Amino acid sequence: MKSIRITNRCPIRTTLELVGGKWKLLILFQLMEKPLRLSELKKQIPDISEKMLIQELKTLVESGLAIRRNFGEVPPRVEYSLTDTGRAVLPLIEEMRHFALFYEEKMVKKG
Amino acid sequence: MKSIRITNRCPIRTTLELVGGKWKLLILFQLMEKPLRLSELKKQIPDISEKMLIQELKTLVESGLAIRRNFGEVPPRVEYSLTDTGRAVLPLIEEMRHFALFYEEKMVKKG
DNA sequence: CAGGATCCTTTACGATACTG
DNA sequence: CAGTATCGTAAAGGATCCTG
Repeated sequence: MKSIRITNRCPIRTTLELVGGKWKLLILFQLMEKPLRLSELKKQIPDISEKMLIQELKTLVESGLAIRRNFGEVPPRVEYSLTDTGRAVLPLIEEMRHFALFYEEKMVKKG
Repeated sequence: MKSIRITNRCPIRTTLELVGGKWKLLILFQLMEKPLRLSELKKQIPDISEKMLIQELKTLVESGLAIRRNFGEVPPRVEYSLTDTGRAVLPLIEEMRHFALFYEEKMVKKG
């Protein structure tokens, strides 16, 4: 545990850069089950703006967490899926859920 | 797993609100080992501004993750420690480290 | 349908000076 | 030493219009 040092490039910061922010984890989670088109993602995450969705998808692709597949059809059809590395964030998401539940239970008890 | 729905208050969002951002996880991690004074925290996280450190500590206290203890001495002595709930983020941090290492290994192989 | 371009607001973050 | 107050910048996020 003490092997984490807070330097310019520590594991916490690396992960924050990859999946930090308001949307990336939500997007990755949606793609866990199966590949989705842009319009499908929009429905699953209703309150994201189109701009942010496209922008975040682009960075996820660039950092190697997601894959963009263009079917080259008309009308356009594009599908987003996860790489192995993208799938590797699932345990992190599960841990976040676990923490959230723990937190809420604690806080309900204490008021 | 599919019990996570992307609504206004899903576990991912709850956790992001509690420990999201650039600094909170780094601060919490520093406090895992033992309570620290403000000046000690500043040394451990050299590139955080004083303003952010105090501000983030305040929100961590308000959300029940950290505790502020004022010794009432002169010169001032204040110590920050973790609540049980604050300690509960350790698995999350460990998972982040695990992911970062996995990511870096993958990316080194692929170039 | 997917997404580029533009403009705008809001929030996060930071530097510095000051106080008991 | 532990903060507060103020000011400024940078980044994140969002609304809208436009295009192949």
